[in-house]
Parts: sequence; structure tokens; C-alpha cells
Amino acid sequence: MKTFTTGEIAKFCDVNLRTVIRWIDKGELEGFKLPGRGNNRVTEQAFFDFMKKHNMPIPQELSQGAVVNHDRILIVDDEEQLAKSIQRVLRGAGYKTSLALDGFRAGSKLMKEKPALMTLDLSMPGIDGFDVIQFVKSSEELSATKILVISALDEDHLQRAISLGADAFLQKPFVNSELLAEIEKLIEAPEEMIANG
Amino acid sequence: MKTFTTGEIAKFCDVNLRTVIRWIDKGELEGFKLPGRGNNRVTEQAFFDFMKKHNMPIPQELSQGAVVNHDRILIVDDEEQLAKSIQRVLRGAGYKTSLALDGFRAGSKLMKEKPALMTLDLSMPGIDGFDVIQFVKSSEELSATKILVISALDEDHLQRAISLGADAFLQKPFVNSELLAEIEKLIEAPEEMIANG
DNA sequence: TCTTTATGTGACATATGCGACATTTGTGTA
DNA sequence: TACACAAATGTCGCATATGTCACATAAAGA
Repeated sequence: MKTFTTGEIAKFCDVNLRTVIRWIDKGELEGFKLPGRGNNRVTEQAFFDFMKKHNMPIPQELSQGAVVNHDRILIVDDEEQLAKSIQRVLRGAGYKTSLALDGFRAGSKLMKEKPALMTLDLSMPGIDGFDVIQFVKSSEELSATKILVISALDEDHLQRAISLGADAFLQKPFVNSELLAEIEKLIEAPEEMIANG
Repeated sequence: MKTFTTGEIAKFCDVNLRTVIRWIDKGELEGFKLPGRGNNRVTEQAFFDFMKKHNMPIPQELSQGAVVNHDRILIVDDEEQLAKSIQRVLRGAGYKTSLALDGFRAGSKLMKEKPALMTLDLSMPGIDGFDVIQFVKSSEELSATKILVISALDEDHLQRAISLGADAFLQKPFVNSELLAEIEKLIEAPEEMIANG
């Protein structure tokens, strides 16, 4: 069961650590003490109850772990023409999209935009696609991001990508309908598309 | 999550604290109460909404949201040994540090940790250092990040880095005291170091 | 094991909430 | 302009919640 330290709660509530300890001591916030010097722990449930009781806003990072923008897709590919082509298709389907033509931008946009899905070219200069997969899937805040590998490499490589955590792959060359089909298998379609049937 | 006390809002709005409390009590300004005696907190978002609704001028120190962790430094270099060496020096000086050995991690850590300063090797495989400088300096949320270029390239290249927005450079090879001196020129030293003189 | 970070605690400083009342501001009227 | 009146805001004092600091030590990393 997930528990919080006084320091964590202090950050979430934007309050001094000392204050959190006082809340616990006075019984306003339910917690328990570790044997050592009596360090406090608060269960997730107790913390939620506490926040609810005081109408405090619940921080995103707590609501359900890795939060993701459900209709945003990041396209990671160093071939600009191909990337833009993918972007046109996805935008046409109602998704919000961003491009990253190099590893640096891929990393920063991924962390900034928290897309629901990223398309990933395995063979980009200076960036190891397999490494990216492992990084994303082992990162707490990014692990919910779906990864669609797009590559001209042979199926052995693609299977390896899957075994490392990629959610699906598409072998080049591919047609647009395949791309959309794979993506819709991984994430729900944007709202406007649902509305239109 | 950043929140404001009644006192802070009172200062921003140039109004008495008592008045802010009344606004909250009447529901004009959305806030929540801490357990103790019911001290009020207002989220940044709620405060912005309030100010917008009443056409109030937004204080500068709030409007430019380029917030930075003032004692955190990101070391971007693909030579692991050199990077770790830099890390030892900076940790010894009291800074919190992170390493990024490739462009992807550099981008993601930069966006995640918002360091006050990054050291940047211009010559990394698959990542154009000059491009990184331009990206960071033109990015709204990263523009406050200081960039210290560390490179073995000649001074012409380093001057070009400066002209693109880098804040300082250090030509390899360098000694630790130079490194620290440059960094302390760019950001204020960690608190513990200030305390020690 | 060793080092670094986080936590608990007491003593003290500061900020906040609140009641009661004074003052200002806005509005309408003559 | 002058005046009355209501509503909003400011001021003051007190009790107390919250913040700050220094230090010892547990907990976490390496």
C-alpha cells in the first residue's frame, strides 16, 4: 500500500513540514509512526479523505499516477517529410500532434506535453530507439505513454522493441489506414471523432 | 502545486488581508482552508481566474512563469567520465546535480527538473549544441535556464554559442575552480555555501 | 560500511483569522 | 454641490496556527 511521508504531504499541500506533523499529532490527519524515531506515514486513503474533507485540490500526479493528454500524439522521426506526412494523417483524424526531429526535442516534448502516444523511429542519429523505449516505460510519469514503433528494420528488431515495452509496431513502408488502425487500437479516438460517429 | 496565502494575495492586489479573507468567505475568490484554524490557501489557477474576471493587472513576478530550481544543475555531456567529474565538483559545492549523457535524456531532464543552469557540450553525437541553445532560449518555460557551454572547440565556435544565447563558456581543458567561478557568476550559490561565507 | 538526505523536535518568530469598530467609496436625491 | 445612506474596505487587538532555525538522528543511497 502506498504511503506518504510528512515531507511529501508538505509539498502537496504547499505547507511546512512542521505543520504536517502537527496535523498528525492533533489527529486532524490520520497517520501512523515508524518504530525508529517515530517517523510518520500517511496512507493514500487517509490523505485523500483529508483532502476531500477540507476541499483541497488533489494534485494531478496523485489522481492516477501517470496522467496523459489523451488526444495528443508526438511524432518522433528525423525524416521530416515522413514525419509531416504522418502528422497530416493524424491531424486529419482529429488528434493534436507535435513533431520531434531529433532526440533532444523528443525528450523535452515528451516530458512537456505528456502525449497519450508517441510514434518512434528506431533509427535516428545519436539516439537509440530501444533505449528510449526502456526509458519511457521505466519512467514513472511517462510509463502510460503508448509507443508505436515505426521502422524499416526487420521484424526481429521490431519484436525486440516490443519485448522492451513498445506497444505496437509498423513496418515501413505502410499505408495511412494501417497507421490509423494501429493508433486507434492503442488509444481512444479524439472526442470530436466519436461525436461524429 | 503553488498556492497563495491571504497575505500574499493582499500584497499582490494592494488590499488589506482582511478584505481578501472576506472575498474568499463570500465565494468571490475560490480557496480552501487548512485544518488548523482554517487558514486560507488559493491555488495559482484560482487566483489567475479571479484577476482575469476583474480585469486586474497581473503582477510581473507571476506572469512570467519561467520558474527554475535555483540550486539544481544539469550536466549534459556524452563523455561519462568528464560528466561525473563535473558532477563531483558541483555536488561538493552544494548544488544538486543530474547527468544527461545523450540528447534525449538532456531534453527530458531539462523539462522535468527545470534546472537553474545546464552545462552543455557542443559536440555530442546526433545533437547539435547550437540548436539546443536556441531551443532553450526561445522556449518560454526554459528561457530562464542559464547555459554554460563546455567545449574543446575554438573560440570562434564558443563566441557563436554566446551570440545564440549561451550565457558563458569554458574551453577545455579547464580546472575546477574555473568551472565553479563561471557557475557562481551565473547563478547564486546554494544557500548552505552562502551561510559559510 | 560510509555518505547524503530526510525527518522529528523544541524554542522562537511571524502570519493569519476574527470580532468590533472606524473609515472610505459609491450611489441617489435634492 | 451638498447630503444621506449602504456597502465595502481598513484598523486594531488578541489568540493561535504556521513558519523558521538549529540540531540530533533515522532513513535512504552508494
